[in-house]
Amino acid sequence: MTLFEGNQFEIKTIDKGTLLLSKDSISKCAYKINKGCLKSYVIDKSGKEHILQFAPEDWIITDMDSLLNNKPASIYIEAIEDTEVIILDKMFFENRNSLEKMALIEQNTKLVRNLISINKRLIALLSSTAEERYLDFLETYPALLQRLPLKSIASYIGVTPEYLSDIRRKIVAK
Amino acid sequence: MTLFEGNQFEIKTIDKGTLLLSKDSISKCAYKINKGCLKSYVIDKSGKEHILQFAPEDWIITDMDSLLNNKPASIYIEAIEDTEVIILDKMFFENRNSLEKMALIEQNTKLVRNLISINKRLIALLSSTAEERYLDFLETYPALLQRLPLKSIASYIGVTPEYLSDIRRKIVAK
DNA sequence: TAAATTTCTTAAGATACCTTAATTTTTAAG
DNA sequence: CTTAAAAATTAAGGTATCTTAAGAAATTTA
Repeated sequence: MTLFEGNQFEIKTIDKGTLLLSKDSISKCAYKINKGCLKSYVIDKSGKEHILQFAPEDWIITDMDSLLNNKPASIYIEAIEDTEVIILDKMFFENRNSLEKMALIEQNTKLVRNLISINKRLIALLSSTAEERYLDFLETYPALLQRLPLKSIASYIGVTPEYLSDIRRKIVAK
Repeated sequence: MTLFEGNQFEIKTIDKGTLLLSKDSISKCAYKINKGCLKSYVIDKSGKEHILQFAPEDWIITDMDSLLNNKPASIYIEAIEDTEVIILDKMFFENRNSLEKMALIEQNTKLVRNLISINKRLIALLSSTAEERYLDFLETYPALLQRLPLKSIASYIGVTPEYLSDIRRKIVAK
């Protein structure tokens, strides 16, 4: 248990590889990362994995639509490192009336940050080539290159691992 | 002037085609749509336009990063119909301490809705074909098909108008 | 250290989607 | 109503990215 934004919440340690949320199950909480890294992803018809978000230290990750509206989740959430998280239960988001103003503002700030970040990705996906998105990823998350397998980066920028390999070779050739 | 979430805000009517925010300028406000429709978009290196968001009645649209952090905007915002908006100035988002709890919760809700919506688009862009995205668009925004030129829909789902034409022809042929 | 598993690379052929350009249809302007 | 402008379609050829498959490198497990 720990103090977070004026309330008490459970801390949990998660082994690398553990699945925290499965598609079609109902999300019961959000995770705030203390240490380590989670990822969220979808699996398309052909079985291919597409990463939506990496959540390293201090990020919050969940399926909001599932958590708030009791819908079956559309994503998976999984630990890609041994990870320590704070569990934010549904009430944290739902009973906002009972939250203090400070906590609401904090929540607001995190939502805005999330929105800005996802918006940048959307712009990149619509208007940049795969090579540009890869170079962009390196600039934005230089630390993650060391922590992640390359195929995760490929999945995140929206290409196959094979094609990312090609891209890297062409970059080196320059 | 009108009452909105307990505060007074300016109402404005905007002619179709008016540019409300330009890339590289600093955003001074957000727009809540009363009637009509705005769009936000980027223009890539080759001059092509990519639509990020349609904002019909009751949506809020702005460049959050520019508004909150005084950065040059990365997007354009433009009226695609004659539109009536409520102007939400920077203080509305910035001085959240002075906002009532109800207003904060309202803001939170809109942010979450926005986040859920943009997340769905991201998933679709990463894991669906252009045809699937088009059919999805028709399901999600049946009313917009009548209100928008087809090339705007093409831009939104991330293909050229010519290719969207092909897609439609193939769908009819089935 | 060796074996097994996973990750990364390479290459060839396939496909989704783009570019250009010309034509038709629809909408807006005089 | 006529003309001009914009939107939508069609087609041919091109490019980015994918698929499959195989081998090399790195990491994990025994």
